[in-house]
This record gives sequence, structure tokens and C-alpha cells, in this order.
Amino acid sequence: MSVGIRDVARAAGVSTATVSRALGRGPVSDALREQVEAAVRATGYRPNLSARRLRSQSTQTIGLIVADIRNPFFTAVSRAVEDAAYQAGMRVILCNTDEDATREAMYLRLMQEERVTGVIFAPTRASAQGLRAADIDFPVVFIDRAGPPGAHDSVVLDNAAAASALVDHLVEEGFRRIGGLFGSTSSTAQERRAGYEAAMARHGLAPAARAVLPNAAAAEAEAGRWLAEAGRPEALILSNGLILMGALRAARAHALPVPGALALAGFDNEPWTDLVDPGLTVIEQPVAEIGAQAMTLLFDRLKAPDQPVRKVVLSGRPVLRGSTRRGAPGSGARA
Amino acid sequence: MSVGIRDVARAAGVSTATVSRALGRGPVSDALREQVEAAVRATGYRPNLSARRLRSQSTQTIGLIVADIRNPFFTAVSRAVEDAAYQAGMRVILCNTDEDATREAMYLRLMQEERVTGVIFAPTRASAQGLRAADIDFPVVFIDRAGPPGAHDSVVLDNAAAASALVDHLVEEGFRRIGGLFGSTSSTAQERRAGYEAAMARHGLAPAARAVLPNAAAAEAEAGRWLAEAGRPEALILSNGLILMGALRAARAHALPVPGALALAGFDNEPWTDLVDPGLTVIEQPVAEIGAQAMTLLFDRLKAPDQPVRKVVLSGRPVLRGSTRRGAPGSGARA
DNA sequence: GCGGTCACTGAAAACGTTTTCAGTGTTTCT
DNA sequence: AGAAACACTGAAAACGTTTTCAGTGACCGC
Repeated sequence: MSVGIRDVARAAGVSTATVSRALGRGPVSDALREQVEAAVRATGYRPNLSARRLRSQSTQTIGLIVADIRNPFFTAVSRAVEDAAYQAGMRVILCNTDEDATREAMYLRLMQEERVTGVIFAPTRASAQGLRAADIDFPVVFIDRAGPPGAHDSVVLDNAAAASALVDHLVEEGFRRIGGLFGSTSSTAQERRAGYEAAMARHGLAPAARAVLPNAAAAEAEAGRWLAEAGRPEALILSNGLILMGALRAARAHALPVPGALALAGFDNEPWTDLVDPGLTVIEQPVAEIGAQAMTLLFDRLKAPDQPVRKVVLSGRPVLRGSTRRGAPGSGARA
Repeated sequence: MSVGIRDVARAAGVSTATVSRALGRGPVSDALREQVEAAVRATGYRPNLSARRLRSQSTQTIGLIVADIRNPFFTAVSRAVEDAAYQAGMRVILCNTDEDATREAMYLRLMQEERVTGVIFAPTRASAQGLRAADIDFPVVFIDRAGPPGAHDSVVLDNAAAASALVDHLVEEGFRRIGGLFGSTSSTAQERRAGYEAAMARHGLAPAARAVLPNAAAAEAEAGRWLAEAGRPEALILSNGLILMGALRAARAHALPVPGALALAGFDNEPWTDLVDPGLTVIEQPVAEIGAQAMTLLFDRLKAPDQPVRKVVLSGRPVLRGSTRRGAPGSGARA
């Protein structure tokens, strides 16, 4: 049988209450504390976290719900979240929704059953709207995608500004027929699209935006169709790293030199984007800071549940590379 | 206050035992079961998993301990593990060790406290040796890296054969001075190195292997030094995706055309490896199957704790691309 | 010297479930 | 018809902690 606090108490010649206090923080004399610690070593006692959680009504657990951990953006964010959590003595339960509202709902129910301390959540548009604070017993921090204003804390990118900056750069390089391929499921993609359209309007250009499921395969298929059409764009803005990859594959498949026949600009400064030729112009997101900020917001909310809702807006950093250089050869030259 | 099984029982006019049985599987008449279900809906009851775990002495939780979730290999494996776990009604606790033995020990202790059902573990060499089955109360399945034979179940790649295949391919393409850059912390890298050295010997060639911390920055630095030396290799074998990326960066930094001046062959068929120019020859690991197999081994072990230790060895699939083609130009041509 | 704080301690009551145990009543066998 | 099996149910005992409550003795200020 497993060794419990009872056995430690017996070995140390004290009550279970004293053992509990010696292990946690409670008023215990130094003498007894040492006795208890010796007994713990002797017995090899390890506390049972389930029991502790039940009694103390504090699970020290947070939920992290994202679309797909294989998306490098979420990978990086989740690593930052987990580091912060473990450092604060908390556990993380990670859930992948695949952008599916049904699974989101299921995982939120799971969070309720786990009695989590809080949740960090990258919701689809549907769930972001539907999640009323009254329905859940824990605070939620939205990341990447914000919900309706004022309902939950959130940390997001200034998506409109970032998309706008990409358009400005492309226009400055002389591109005119600039299309945009945006994810269909997230508010983030919506905002990027809005920023794109606003910037196009500002430059007096006609926007041409299309929506696509945010994965490389779907993006490649849609971009492939688009590039085969008559009035195909001479530049494309892609709303995340997976779509960017899909678009690049489509350009390769159609043998369109980048940026000679097609310029590409996207989001997420993944390690490979400067290894391809030409390097890809992207908006770099401060992934680690997004995760860390989300944890900070969550901890603050736990400390002061009634403080006003906060929204942290971080700026993306444009990383300009060959894929948007007007004069550059289509491919083959290395900078 | 939160609604408990007691409230449901009162609402349904039955005992808590009956509610418990109606929700789980126990003998309950259809009439009462419906009453209970109605009461659950009416009260909005959600079971408390901490209490359930404490009483039932079954946490339905598995630990997943890897070096770094940002390594795409582990990302993919962990996604497969989590899918399998959630499908079986289990939770996953994910831990990143950064190849640090201290953190490994700390997380293993955490697993004890969580009273996990089992653990899937990619250990450093040190921990793999030290982990005696007697010290822990749960079964462990090693992935990627096996421990001492016979101690724990494991699912690994046939690393020696895979490395050997890369050497054979390079030799066939006419390369002779073939070097190898291998991770310094894992048994996996050791095996790949051994396979490399054996194959070199078989071909009557002199091996030249170096060890490096398994991350892109360290690999780039070491490869950079090596490529600046007089008798630098004309081909390199890299023991994982991160090291491969570092080596490619070093080659670029030294303006060495690939494969003209330096051929590259590595492990992990990450999505970007066929987007760079030339595409990189790699060994593709069956990442999803590794994760799924690990869960299968774990479940089997739980069902039959005393069955003999099993070791599942999967084969890598060589993906031959331009980076190892002897006649190919250094760069610029697209296949 | 005495009332009052103080620092510590143990017995026992939670925490919210599942599971055991001991019935019920009903059916099935002989 | 009586015994034996069966299907279901509720009271109460766990599960391993933390926390409350009620002390105990030591110390302090007067």
C-alpha cells in the first residue's frame, strides 16, 4: 500500500495535522518540523495531489485550449504558458480543438469538471461570442483571438495594423494587384482581413480577399485555384504560417517565380521562413510574450476577480525579406 | 456554492449511491436512471474529478515527459499521444525537461504525486539508465530513446539502420569525406552515430563524428567551426531536425553550395525540408505511429502488468532529395 | 500573581465522490 | 410452496488530505 500522511505522522510521533502544517506553511516548532522531515525521508512519503485538491478546493491547474499544438504559433505560446505555470507550482491541461466548436464545448465542460483555476483559450469565432462569464466558474484569458469586448481578459496582436503594414510595404515596392488569403475560423483572421481591406482602400486599390480553412493543404488548394485564374494577383497576403506555407507550395507548383511573378507576405516568423529562397516577408509575433502575458493576466484576475477587464494588444514586427522585393529575381539568387 | 452529487440525489429523490451508479455503469432501473439524468440537467451538475480520483484511486491521467515541445518531432508525437488519451477518457500532463536531468527527476516526482496511471517518457541518457522500475509506482513507456534493455517498454526508431541508409546513399552518390554531427544527450543520437560509424567502416571510409547540444544554435556554431577547417567534410549527416537546420544555416553562412560543396542528410521530415532549395534528404520518422504505439504499449501494460517487456522498433523512411545529389548544381535549380 | 495574548498542537470534521454492505422485493427453480 | 438466485436500492464507510476547533503551556504586562 501507498504511504500516507498517517504513516508519516506515526513515524514522527505527531498528529497528521502537524505533518500537514510542517509540509505546507503553518506554525510548527522547529523541532517537530525536523522530526516530520526526517519521517518523510524515512517513509518516502509523497503527497496525494488528488486528496489535497479535493480538501483544499484549489486544483492549481490551468487549462490551455488551442486549435492545434502542431501550429508553431501555438507550440511556442504553449511552451511559454507551461513554463510560467510550472514555475508558479501549477499544472497545465492542454487541449486541441482543431477549430471545432463541438470539441471546444466539450473541453470547456471538462475544465469545469477538473475545477481548473483558470483557462487560457484561443477560441473560434463562434465560441468566443458564446462564452458568457456567467456560464463558467473560472476566469478565462483569450489569446490570439479576442471575444466580445469587455467579457474576458485577452492578449492579442494588433492584427489590423500588422496586415496594414504588409500592404503598405507591398504597395511601396510597386505591387498593385494584391490579394489576401485569410483563415475562415478565427477573429484574428477577420481582423487581418479588415486591416488589409482598409489599407487597400487607403491606397485606392481594389481588395480581393478569400477565406480558407487555416491549414497548409486547404491553403495550397485554394491558392492553386486562384493562381490559375485569369486576373490572378501579383502579390498575396497570407494570414498565418500554415497558409503561407500552402501558398508557397502553390506558387512552386505553378512554377511562378517569387517574387517575380508572385510576391508573398505572411504572418509568423517561423524558423524556416528565412531558409527558403527567397526569404519570406512576415510579421513576427512575440509568441513567448503572448504566453507569458496571458499567464500574468490570469494570475492578476485570480488575485483581483473584480478588476475591470483588460485587453493587452501587442505589436507585430515586420521582417522584410526577398519574397516582396519588386526588382528581385524570381528565384535563385541568394541575398 | 457548487452543486454536488448530494443535490442531484435530493432533486431526483434517490440516494447519492444511485446517482453515482446512474452516471457511471452500475445496475440502475431505467426509471431511476431517467430521473437522475433529468435531475442532472436541471441542476447543471458536473462531477468533481478530484473527488472521483481520490475515491476511486484511479486518476485516468498519463504523464508525457519530453525534451522540448517546440522540437517538431515531439510536437507531433505529443499530439498523437493526446488524441489517443482523450479518446480513452484520460488526461495528459505535459512536461518539458530541456534535456536536464534535474528537471527530469523533478517531473518524475511530480508524476508520483499526481498518482498518474502511466508515463510516456523521452529520457536523456542519464535518466534512462537510472530509472529503476522499483522506484516508481506506475508503468513507463520510453519513446524515441530506449533505456537499459528489459526494464521498460519502449518504442523507438531503428536508428542504426536509418543512419546506415543515409551513409549508403551518400556513398552511392560518390561522396567520401562524410562527417556526422550528433546530439550529445540522447541514446538515440548515440545509436545513429553507431550506425553511421558502422556503415562508414563497411565502406572502408574513416568516420568523423562530433557531438553537439541538440539545438539549432549550437549545431550552427559547431558546423560553422567544422566547415572552416582544412579537411572539412564534403557531406554531413545530422542527427535531428534542429541540428539539420543549424547545419544548413552554417552552410549558407559560409556560402557553400548544397550539395555542390557540401551535401546534407538528416533526420525528421519536417514540412520545410522540401521547401528549401535544394530539398533536404532526410529520414522520415513515423511520428504519429510512435505516439499511438506508445499509448498502446501503455494500455497493454496496464491491462497485463506482468507480461514481458516489449520493445517496438519502427523503421524510418528515407526521403531522397536534392541535397545529396552528386551531380546537382550547388543551388538555384529546382527539381 | 493574574488575566490575556501568543505559539504551537491534536482530535475530529470536512471535501465530493465511489464502493461496500446489507437489505428489499421479485423471479426462478425444485 | 419454499428456497435460491437475481436485480436493484440506500445507509454508511471509505479515499488522503487540509482545516477548524478547542485546548495546552509559556510568556507578557501590570
